[in-house]
Amino acid sequence: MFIRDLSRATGLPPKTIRYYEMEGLVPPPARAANGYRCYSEADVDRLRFIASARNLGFSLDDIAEVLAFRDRGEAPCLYLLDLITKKSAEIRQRIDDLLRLESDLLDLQRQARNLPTDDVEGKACICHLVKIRAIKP
Amino acid sequence: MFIRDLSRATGLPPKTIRYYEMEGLVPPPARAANGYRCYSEADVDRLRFIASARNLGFSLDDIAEVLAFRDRGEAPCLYLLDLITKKSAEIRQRIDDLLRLESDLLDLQRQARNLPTDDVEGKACICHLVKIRAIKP
DNA sequence: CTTGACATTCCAGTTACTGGAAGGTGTATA
DNA sequence: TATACACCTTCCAGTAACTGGAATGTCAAG
Repeated sequence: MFIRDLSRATGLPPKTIRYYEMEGLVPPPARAANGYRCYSEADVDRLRFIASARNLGFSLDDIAEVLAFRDRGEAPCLYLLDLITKKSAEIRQRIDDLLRLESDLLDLQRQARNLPTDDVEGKACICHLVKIRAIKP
Repeated sequence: MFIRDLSRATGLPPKTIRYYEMEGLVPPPARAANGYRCYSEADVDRLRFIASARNLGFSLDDIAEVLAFRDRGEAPCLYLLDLITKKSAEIRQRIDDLLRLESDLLDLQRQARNLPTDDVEGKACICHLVKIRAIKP
C-alpha cells in the first residue's frame, strides 16, 4: 500500500502523513525498491486513531503520549479517559468564551444600525464603539 | 509616555506593541534622546481599538484593513460592519462545531465507563472507541 | 514518446505573538 | 561610589500543525 492508498483510507493528505512520520507519530515504513513508502493495515489503524483524536481536538503531543503507552505495551485507557475529561472542560470553556464573543458582536451590530456610516473620527461611529468597548475576555 | 505607560494604558505587553509597530499597525513613534519610544494619547486610542478588535476575534490583517481606511481619511464603518457580520457567522459556526465536539467527548466518556481499562489492543478499550469513531467534522 | 498521476526530498511560509540574549539607561538606596 | 533594580533597545529563535512549491524521479497508458 503506497502513501496515496493510505491517504485515501484515512482521509489524511500524503503531506500530513509524512509530517506525522517526521514528528515520530508513525514509524518510518518499509520502502519499495523505488523508494516509495509501503504501508500495512496497522498503519491505517494508527492513522485513523490519530485523525479521530485530532478531530476531537487533541494536540499531536497529547496523541503522541497515548501512542507511546500503547507502544510500550501498556493500556493507555485511564490516561486517555483523563485527557478526554480535561479536554471536555477545555472545550466547554472555549464555547462559553465564543458565546460571549457572539453576543458582543451582535450587540455591536444592533447599536451600529442606529449610527451614521461616514464619521471617521467622531464619537458617532462604529469604530468608536469598538474602540471604547470594555475589554472583557 | 514611554512604552510601559502605553502598555499599562492598553493592557498590551510592550513586546506586543513593538510587534504591532513592526507589522505596520501602529506608526513608528517619536524617540526620546536615549532612544526610548515616546507615545501620545492618539496611540492609546489606536492600540485600544486594536486590542478590542482582537478580543472580538479579528485577525491583525482585518484590523490593518480597517485602520488603513481611517488613515486614508475614509470612514471604515460600512466595511467594519460587514466584517463584524461575517465574523459573527464564523463564530456561530465555530460554536456549533465545538458543541458537536463536546457531545462526542461526553458520549465517549459515558461509553468508556462500562469498559475495562487494561485492554491494550482489543476491542473493549477506549482507544478502540476513538479509533473506530466516525470522522465527522 | 509524451502525458499524467504518482512518488521523493528539502525549504519556506503561515498566525500572533513570546522568550531570551546582550547590552544601554535612569533612579533609589547602602 | 557602588550597586541593585526596573526599565529600555535590538535581534534571533521558537511555537502548532501543517501547507505550498521547487526540483527531480517513477510508472502505466495512449
